[in-house]
Amino acid sequence: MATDSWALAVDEQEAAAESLSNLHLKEEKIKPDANGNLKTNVISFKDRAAQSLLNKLIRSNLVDNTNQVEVLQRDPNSPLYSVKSFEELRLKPQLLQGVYAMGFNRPSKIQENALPLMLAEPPQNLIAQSQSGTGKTAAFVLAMLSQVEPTNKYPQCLCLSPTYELALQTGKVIEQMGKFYPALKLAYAVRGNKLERGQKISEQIVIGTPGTVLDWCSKLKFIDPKKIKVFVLDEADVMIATQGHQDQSIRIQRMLPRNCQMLLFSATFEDSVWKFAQKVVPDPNVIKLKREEETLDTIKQYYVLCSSRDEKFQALCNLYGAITIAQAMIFCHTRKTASWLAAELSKEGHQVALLSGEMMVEQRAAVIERFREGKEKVLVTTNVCARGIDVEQVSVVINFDLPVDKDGNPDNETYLHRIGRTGRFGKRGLAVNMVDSKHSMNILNRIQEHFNKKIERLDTDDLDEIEKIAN
DNA sequence: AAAAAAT
Repeated sequence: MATDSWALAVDEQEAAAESLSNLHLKEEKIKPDANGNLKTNVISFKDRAAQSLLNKLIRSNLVDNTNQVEVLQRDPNSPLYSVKSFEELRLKPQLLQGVYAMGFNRPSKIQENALPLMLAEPPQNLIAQSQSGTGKTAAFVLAMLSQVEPTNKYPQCLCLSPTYELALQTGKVIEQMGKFYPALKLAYAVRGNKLERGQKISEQIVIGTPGTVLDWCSKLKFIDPKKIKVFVLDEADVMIATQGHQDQSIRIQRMLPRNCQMLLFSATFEDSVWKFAQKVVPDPNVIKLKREEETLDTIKQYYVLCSSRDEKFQALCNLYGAITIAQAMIFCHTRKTASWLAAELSKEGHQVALLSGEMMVEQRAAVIERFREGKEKVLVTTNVCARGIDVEQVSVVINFDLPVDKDGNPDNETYLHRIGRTGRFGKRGLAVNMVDSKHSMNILNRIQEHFNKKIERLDTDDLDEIEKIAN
């Protein structure tokens, strides 16, 4: 019996290897490795049939899909190529120096494939999807820095972020990587950064949030959008989702010249957003890095069953000791709940920090800085911090309220983004969901079904169990 | 509901 199925598998493998190598655009053929697995890093598909064949093979475990990168090229006839080192990219020396100064030795999986496309002549448009912590930011920062001409004193690269905190974080990467360009300057187009009227800005790179950038480009004319060469949308799915910053992002995009390079990056793309992205970006190249399952594998997910908000609060207090071993983020649905929770926790003598959009930007910058430095162990926040915020010591994410969209349906994307704040760089992480009603239990079940990953019950009165999860 | 915003 066992022999039979093995024989069948070999048969299938041979057939699969043959069909795949026929469809493969690269010269190198896919061959089974010593264990008989078909391994491949880069695959371009001629058509749908090829893609569905590969998906079938992955499902039947005939192809190893760890770190698999899928690339759909705008011009399928041009050779598809990836780089294994930064030297191969022929970057300007100052830029290469910046890359190494940041401690990057070799390109990450997404960078191997995205960089050659982004740096090609003429510039190529790109829609890229890859998990957080895989080097997206560095990838598009590199693309911007390699196109910028520091001697020209006007904005040439424009990057949009969905939140103030993320703009600051990405700005830091730009500053670090570009520090060997003596004349290079970066401007932050964010709320509260007020400039004199009639002024034109001389910074070559602008990073900002949609509203302010739009004002700077249109009404206030601080930026001449016609001179932008590279346009980056970070967390692109929020930026172009109807419920997100779609209006402003699209209005900005329309002001850019036709030959402006467009780069869209996100960890998740819901179907409708994905379709929209391909409509908005002319002739896009598409890169997807499939690692969703791997991320969820390194994060243990639990839920705590309560019957009211106060019970959730009590359960949280029981957990407090365990979560402060490293750093933790606690997510609430509204700003009001967040500030209430932060105040209640303080009353109980637990030190926590609060961050939400209703606070002043200066205060927000100070809080995120303290959290980054580890001076604050626990951050109570809203969806403002659900995406992209990168603090390595975060090992616990608590959903005090489960993520739901405006219709009250489970928001799977946000769930994945939130718990993705932990378990970064392959580290282990812990996610605890607070359930306080039949309704929220139903939402949790639907999230569980969506990701097909068991979320286990946790009893916060059982100290042994808390001890267990904390270690 | 949150975020963005020189409204």
